[in-house]
Amino acid sequence: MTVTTLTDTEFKILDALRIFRYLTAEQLLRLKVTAHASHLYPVLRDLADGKRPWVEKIDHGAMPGVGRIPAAHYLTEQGAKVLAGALGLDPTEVPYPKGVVLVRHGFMHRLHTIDCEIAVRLWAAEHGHTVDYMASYFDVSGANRSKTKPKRRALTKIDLADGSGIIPDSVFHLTGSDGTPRLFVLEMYNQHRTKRMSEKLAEYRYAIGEHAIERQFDYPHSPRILAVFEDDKALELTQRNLTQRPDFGAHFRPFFFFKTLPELMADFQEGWRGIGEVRQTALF
DNA sequence: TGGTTCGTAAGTGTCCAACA
DNA sequence: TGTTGGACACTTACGAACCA
Repeated sequence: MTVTTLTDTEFKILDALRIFRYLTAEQLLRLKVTAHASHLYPVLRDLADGKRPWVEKIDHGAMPGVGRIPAAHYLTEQGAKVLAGALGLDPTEVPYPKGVVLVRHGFMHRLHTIDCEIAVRLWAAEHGHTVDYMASYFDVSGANRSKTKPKRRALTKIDLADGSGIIPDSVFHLTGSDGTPRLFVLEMYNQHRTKRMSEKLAEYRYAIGEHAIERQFDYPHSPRILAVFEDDKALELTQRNLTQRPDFGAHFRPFFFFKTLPELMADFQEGWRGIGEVRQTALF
C-alpha cells in the first residue's frame, strides 16, 4: 500500500477542485487555499508535473480586449484517488471531469457560473447557512452510449409536461441558521444577445405555471430564480425586454431577481432588483 | 534545523488589434 | 508584412516568518 503525504495547501487545492470541478488560480486564491500567488503557482505546477499528475489545466491563451484568459485546473483520475485516500472515501465518491473539451466562449460562461457558486458557498459559510445541494449545468449523470447506464442528463434539468425541459446554469438548496430551507435557480449570462437572455428567462413561465421546479427538486415552496449578468447594461436591457413581452404577465415577476456578477460576489443576499423595479431588495 | 508558507517586486509569455 | 502596444496571466527571485 502506498501512503501519500499531502501538504495543507495541496490538500486544499485538491479538495477545492473536488467541490468546484474547474478553478483558475485567481479563484483558488479567493477560496484561500493559500494566501499568495507566488506560493500557489509552484504548488500547482508540482501537482501537475510528470511525477504527480494529480491536476491538469486547460490553457486558452489570450482574448482581444480581455487579455490572457486564466487556465482552468481540474482533478485527474489519479488526483481523485489520492484525495479519496486523504478524505477516507471510496475513489468512486470523488468525481473528476472526464473527456474535458472546452471552447473559449463556453469556458468563460463556466468560469462565471463557478464564480457564482464560490460567492454562494463563501456567503453561506460566513452567515451560518448550510449548502444542502448545489449542481451546475455541466454536472451530468448517465452516458449516451452506455447499454447499462441511463441517458446522459444534466443534474439541473427541469422536466416540463410537454416532454421538453429547461437546464438552469445552477440549482442550489440552502438551509438558514433558523432551519428555513430555500431553493434557488440561477441563470448566468455573458456575451449573449440580451434578446436571447430574456427568451431563456421567459421559458421559466412554463416551469412556474406547472410547479415543475418544486416537483423536480422536491421543494414545497416557490423557488427564487436568479439572473446574473456581466454588466448593468445587459441587465437593464433584459429587464426592459421582459416588461415589454405580452406573454410575460406581472404575476411571474415576483419569482425573478436580477444582479450583476460583481454585485453577487460582494453580497449574495442583499441588493437584488426585480423586473421593472429600480429599488433594490433582499432575497429573503 | 529544515520544510512550508508568506509577501514584495519585477520580469516573462501569450494573443490580438492597430499602425506604419 | 512586420512591429508595437495593450491587457492580462503567470513566473521567478529573494528574504522572512512560522512551526514541528
